[in-house]
Amino acid sequence: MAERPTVARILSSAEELFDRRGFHAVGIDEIAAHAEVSTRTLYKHMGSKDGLICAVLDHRRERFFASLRETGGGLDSMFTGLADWFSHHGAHSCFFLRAVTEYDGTDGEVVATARRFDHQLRGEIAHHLDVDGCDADTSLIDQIAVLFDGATAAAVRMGPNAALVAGYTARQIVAHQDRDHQFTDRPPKDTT
Amino acid sequence: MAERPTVARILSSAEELFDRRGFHAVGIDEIAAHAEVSTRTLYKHMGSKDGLICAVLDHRRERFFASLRETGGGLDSMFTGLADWFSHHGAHSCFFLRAVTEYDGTDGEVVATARRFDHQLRGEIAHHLDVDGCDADTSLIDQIAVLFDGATAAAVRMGPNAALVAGYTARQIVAHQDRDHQFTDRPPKDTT
DNA sequence: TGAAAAGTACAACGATCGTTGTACACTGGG
DNA sequence: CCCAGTGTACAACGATCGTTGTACTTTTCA
Repeated sequence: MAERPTVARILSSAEELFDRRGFHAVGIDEIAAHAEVSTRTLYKHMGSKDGLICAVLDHRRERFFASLRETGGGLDSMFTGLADWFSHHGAHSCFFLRAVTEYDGTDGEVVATARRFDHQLRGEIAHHLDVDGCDADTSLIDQIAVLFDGATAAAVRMGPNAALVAGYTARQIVAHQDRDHQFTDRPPKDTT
Repeated sequence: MAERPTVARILSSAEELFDRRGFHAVGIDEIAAHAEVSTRTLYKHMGSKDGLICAVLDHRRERFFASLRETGGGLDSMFTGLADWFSHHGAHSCFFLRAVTEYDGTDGEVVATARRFDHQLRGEIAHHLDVDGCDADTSLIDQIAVLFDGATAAAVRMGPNAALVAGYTARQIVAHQDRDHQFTDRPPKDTT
């Protein structure tokens, strides 16, 4: 583990500490010590703390979505993959949502980098719905997105099982979606 | 507004700033300035930053659940009440979840105070289900809790409408819960 | 072999953090 | 009137923050 490339060690150390305790609560010195790297080396690679955070965000985003895909595709595998992710990495609520809220109102690039996750998530949900043969209209994607975020947040309170609960609920929604015309009200449209 | 009691001004100012940018990102001086109070006065009332945070957590928790109840009770009013809350206070992901993650691993009282929200939330969901005449078994509460957390998190990405999407989904779940015996798998049990 | 690249040790910068001491001004009720 | 309570102004404490300069050692590879 000690002979892993320097940048990889910095990124994974920073990701772990940021994920566990938050971006403002973790200092550069602690990250460097955890990565067994001098502060000077860290700055030569990352430029600044904001640069480090952006690099960590990009790195995690790619790893995360790749991890969700490698189980085969489809809603079921997406939510079981999410449960697996929580089992291996712990559940500390959405990494990207926390970056957005911690840096909300600032003019740096952190918020913009974190927001890229949002758009990609909806695309990923559409992909998994497509694998299942469902037509992914906006309302259904909204519902699955709420369940996805719900799993991520609720896992902090009830563990990885939250993802399985969300997956089960998603299955119910999809199975009943065509006979729900008995509902007088339609799913709320996202107007934002 | 300037003649409101000192403690009330401190609490609401701290809550607003903490909610918008996070606990570690906001300093005592900024809170005191926003509340138009000297730092010394703030410390006389709150003792420490941790004390202030705990007071804010308790204050918000009571206000939040009271706000969800005053619309009448039942699942529908709970989720529309949540949407109203987001419209008035903004959506920055769950205040209490963020307190837990930002202070995870520390030995202070912040985490314990924030965790009180979790238990109360499940009780509140059970209450609202009861008003609707549903028997609130653990699995159903799990599902509603995931939808509730999902609304809170997704509202950061898609606005207050996330709560209405979650409410609509909850209605579907409840409406179909008795004819879902066709499902070979049962809702996952929360074993944590 | 030798030069460039990569990493380290260490001290220090100004800024800000949470927190406290001290001395003083205002307010109400006995 | 005077006391007790409440709040203020202001300076300062040590600690930590993000960041950088300098000088040195190690690794890489042509």
